Amino acid sequence: MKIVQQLQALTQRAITQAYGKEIDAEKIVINATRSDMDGDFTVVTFALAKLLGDRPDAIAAKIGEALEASAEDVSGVSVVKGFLNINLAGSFWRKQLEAIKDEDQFGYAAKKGIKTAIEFSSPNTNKPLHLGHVRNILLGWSISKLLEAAGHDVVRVQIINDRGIAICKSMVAWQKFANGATPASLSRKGDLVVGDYYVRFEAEFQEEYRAWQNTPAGKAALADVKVKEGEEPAKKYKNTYFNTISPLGKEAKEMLLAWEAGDPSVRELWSTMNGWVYAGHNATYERMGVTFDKLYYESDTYLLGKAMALKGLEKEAFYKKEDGSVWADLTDAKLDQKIILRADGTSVYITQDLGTAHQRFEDFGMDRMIYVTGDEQNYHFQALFAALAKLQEPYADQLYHLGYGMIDLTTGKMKSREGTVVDADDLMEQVVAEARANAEERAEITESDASTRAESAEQVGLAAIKYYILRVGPKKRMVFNPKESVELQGTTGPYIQYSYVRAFGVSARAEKEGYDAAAGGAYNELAPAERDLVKHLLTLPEVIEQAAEELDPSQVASYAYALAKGYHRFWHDHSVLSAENEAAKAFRVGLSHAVAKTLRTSMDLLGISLPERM
RNA sequence: GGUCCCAUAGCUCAGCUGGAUAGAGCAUCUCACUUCUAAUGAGACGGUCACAGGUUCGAAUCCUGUUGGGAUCACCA
Repeated sequence: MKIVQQLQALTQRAITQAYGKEIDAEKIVINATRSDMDGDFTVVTFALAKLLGDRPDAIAAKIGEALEASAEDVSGVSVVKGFLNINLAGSFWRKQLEAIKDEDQFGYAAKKGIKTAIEFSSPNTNKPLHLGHVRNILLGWSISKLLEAAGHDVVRVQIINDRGIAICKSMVAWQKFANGATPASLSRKGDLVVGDYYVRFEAEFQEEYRAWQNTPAGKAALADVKVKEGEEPAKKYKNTYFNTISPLGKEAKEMLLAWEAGDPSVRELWSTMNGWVYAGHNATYERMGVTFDKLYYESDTYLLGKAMALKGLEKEAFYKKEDGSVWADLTDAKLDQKIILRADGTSVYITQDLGTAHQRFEDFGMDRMIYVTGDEQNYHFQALFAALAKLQEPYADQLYHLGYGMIDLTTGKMKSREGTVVDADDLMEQVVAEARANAEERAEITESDASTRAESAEQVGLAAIKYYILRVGPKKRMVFNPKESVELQGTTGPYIQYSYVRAFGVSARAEKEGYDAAAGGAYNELAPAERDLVKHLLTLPEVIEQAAEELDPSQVASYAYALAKGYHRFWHDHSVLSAENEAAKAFRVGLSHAVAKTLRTSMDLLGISLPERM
C-alpha cells in the first residue's frame, strides 16, 4: 500500500479519536512536505475546518498529538499554520528500502489483460529518417515501454508509406541519372541513395520549371495566375505545372499508373529501391534500439480501405455522390464532410488508414490503438476515428492519437524542401563523436581500454539525444539545438548515466569485496540525503502509472534526473565503502544498489541504456 | 471564420488530482578535486507564472474572456 494511503488511514483514525467524527480517508489531503520545512509528509487541514467545525491550526495540533501517541512510525510532528508536518522514523524508511531493494520488477504494475497496439515512426520510403522521425520514434518506443510497465500487452506497429508519387520521383531520377548505381556499388546506405535521387528529381524539376517560366507559354500562363499580396505566381502554379505540363512530372505520374497497373518492370524497380530503403531504415532503427512487432505496407492496405468504404456504403454509414465518390458525413462529430473514395474509385489517405485499423484488429484483437504522429495530423485522426465509429468498429471508442509538437531547429523551422533537415544518422554520429572526444580526454581517470571507451561513447551519445528530446512534454513544440544536444552536462542523459556508474560501481564492488549485509538493520538515523533518496525511490510506481496514463515519457525523465541528482549529492557528502561503521556501510550499499536498479528501470522506459563505466 | 495545441527566469524546460516563500539546467560570478570515477558538489545572480475577470479559506494549476505564437479545416500523405 502506498505510504500516503497508510497515512490517510492513520490520520482518519486520529480524527475519530480527537473529534468523534468519521472522515472519508481519501478526502484527507496529504502532500510531500516542502523541502525547506522539517518533515516528510504534510496533512493540509484547511478543507477539514468546515467538516470538523474547528480552526485549521487547532485541528492540526489535535491530529498531531493523536498521531504521535498512537502511530509508532511517526517520530515527530510540528504545526505551521494549518499544516501538520509529520516526521517518519528512520527505521521506517530503512524498512521501506529493504522491501524494494531486491524486488524484481519494482515499479511495474501487474498485468491488466489489456492489449494495446501502438503505431509510430511510419516513414515514407523515398528518403532517410530525419529529426522529426527521431522524436516520433523515441516517443513511440518510450510510450510502448511505459504501457508494458503499466501492465498492458503491447504490439508495436508501423504503416509504411511505400507507394505513391514520392517514391516514383526517386525511381524516375534513378533510371535517368544513376547509370545502374546501387548502394553496394556506391558504398552508401540505401535510404540515403534513394533520398539522393529524390533530391535529384526535385532539383531537375526546379530547373525545368525555371526554364519553362521564360518561354512565351510560361510567361502567359503565369500572368493569368491570380495571387494574393506577397504570394508568388510561380510558387502557386508549381503543382499545376507539375500535373499538367511538366515532362518530368508526366514521367513520374506515368510510373505511378504503371505501378498501379502492376507493370512487372516498374514493380521490380519499385521493390528493389524500397528494399534499399528498408535496409537503411533498419540500420537506423537498430542503432536507436527500436524494434517493431508487425509492419503494414500501404501498398497492401490501400486495397483493404476500399473494401471498408464499400462496407460503409452497405451499412449506410457513408454515402455516394452523383459522380460516384464516397463520403462520410462527420458533422455530428463537429467535423466536415470527408471524402473516402475518389470518383474514379482510387483511395485517399484516410482510406488506407481505415483498412489498416481494421486489419490490425483482425490480426491482434487489440483493445486499444494509439497513433503517434506530428500534431499537424490532429484533424485527420479526428476524422479517422469518427469514420471508424460510424462503421461501428468494435475498438472505435478506444482509439487515441498523440500529436506531438513540431521539433524546430534553432536556425528555424524544419522543412525538408529547404534542405535544413537534420538526418537521424548524422545526428547520432555527431553526438557520439562528441562523447568519444570527451571519453578520450578522461582516459587517464577511467583507466579503461579503447574498446570499452568506444562502446560507452555510443551509449553516452545516444543517451544525450534521447534524453534531450524525451524530457520535453510531447505536445509541446520544442527547439532542437544541435550544439546543446551534444552537451553532456546539466539535465542530460549522460549526467544520469554517470550517477548510475557511481551507484552501480560502488555496490558491485562491495558485493565483490564482501560486507556485513545484516548490519544494516541497526542503521536507523538516516541523513537527509539518504532519506530523500529513499523517499524518491518509493514514488516510482506512481510515476510510471501516471506517465503511462498520460502517454508522457517526460515525467519519467524528470524522475530519473531527480534521482540521479539526489545520488550525486549523497555521494558528495557520504562515503559508502569507508562509512563510519558497518551499519552505515550496509545501508548505503543497499541504497546504492536500489538507486542503480531504479535508474536502470526508469532509463529503460526511455529506451536509454546505461554503461557500467564511462 | 471554425476546431485543436502552446505561453513560467536572458535561453531551454519542470511544476502531479488547487496548498506554505514558483523549481532545475544552460549562461555569468565565487568556492571545493593526491576521488568509493569532479561527465560531480555547494553558493550568488536571475520571476508582474502573457493580460483581465471569476470560483475558493487558498490559483502558475480550475472556469470565462482577451492578446500573442503554431497547426489544421485538400479528391496531399
